[in-house]
Amino acid sequence: MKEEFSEVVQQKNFRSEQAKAALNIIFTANQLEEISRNLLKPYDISSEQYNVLRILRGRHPETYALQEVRYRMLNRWSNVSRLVEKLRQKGYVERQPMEGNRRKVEILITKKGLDFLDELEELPISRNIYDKALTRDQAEQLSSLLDTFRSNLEAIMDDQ
Amino acid sequence: MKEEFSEVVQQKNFRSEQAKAALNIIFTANQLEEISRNLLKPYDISSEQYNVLRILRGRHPETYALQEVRYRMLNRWSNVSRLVEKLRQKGYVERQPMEGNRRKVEILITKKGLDFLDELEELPISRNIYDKALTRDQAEQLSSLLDTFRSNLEAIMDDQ
DNA sequence: AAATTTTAAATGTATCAACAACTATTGTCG
DNA sequence: CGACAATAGTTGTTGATACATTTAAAATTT
Repeated sequence: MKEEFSEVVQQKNFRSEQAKAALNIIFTANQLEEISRNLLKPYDISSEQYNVLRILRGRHPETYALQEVRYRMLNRWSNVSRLVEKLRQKGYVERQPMEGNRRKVEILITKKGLDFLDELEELPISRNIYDKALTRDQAEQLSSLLDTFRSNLEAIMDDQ
Repeated sequence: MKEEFSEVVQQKNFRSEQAKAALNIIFTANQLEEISRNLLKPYDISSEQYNVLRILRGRHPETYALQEVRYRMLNRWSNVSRLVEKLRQKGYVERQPMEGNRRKVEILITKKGLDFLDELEELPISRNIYDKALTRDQAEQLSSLLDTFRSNLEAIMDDQ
């Protein structure tokens, strides 16, 4: 059964274009996550784990404290300790107690983790899939609208 | 700790504007879901359950087969049977075997369910929160970009 | 009409998300 | 310094998600 947003929500009579856009964002995000889950499935890694690896690569060869990883995750509620432990078991990251502050733990991506990311990005499908779906201009516009939406929402929530 | 996308992903050096937009969608969707989770928390209902209720209201006073509810849900993998059962236990929906096809089950929102939705929508916060965050034009533009993105992505995935 | 296939829903399960609660360490303030 | 608060991380719990499997009924094929 094909699923298109316009069909899915056709009956809804949205209270406003804004409410419709909000649902559309969630709907689209679900589809994106489904796609990336399917791409990653053969590699035995969840999309959140994949995201954490990319965060750590962004810092390599330096480390992040666990807290800093959490701060950069897409979903700030998922449990960083356990996610990182999964990655450690696979050999993709290392943990080391931080010198000078025994509360903190530093996380570092390993060579194996870096190679793994490279391998994934060599897949032709992951290279082009998004780039063909929007022009560069459209993508910029989209990002900018999302940024506006979030920043205004945040201001509104803070007021309450 | 404040979370802004530009900060969160500053280190990432995206391969393209399109890949960045995709992550931005997921990031924004997570924030939207967090907001609605928080709004709904005092009412002891998850946002997926809330969504299913609104789907059923869109059909009231007619019914949907369970399958049709599933088709309209934002997340097609969540388990409709169990979600609907939760709503039934709260008295918000009724289930009735379908006449003429004993495989199907028809789902109907109750008076209590409708009243509950009304109550939620009376909250000042849920009335305006999205509408103030974007202009109507921006919301339309955003929806249209998301629709384009999804529909192109779908075409690309089908090709593979 | 019997056998087979398809469809609708329910159920089982492993993993993950969304918290709350706890432990251990460090910071701060009288 | 000692008490208390704040911070970093871990652990526990409950419920939801992402499937796979099963059950039952209907549709289709032979």
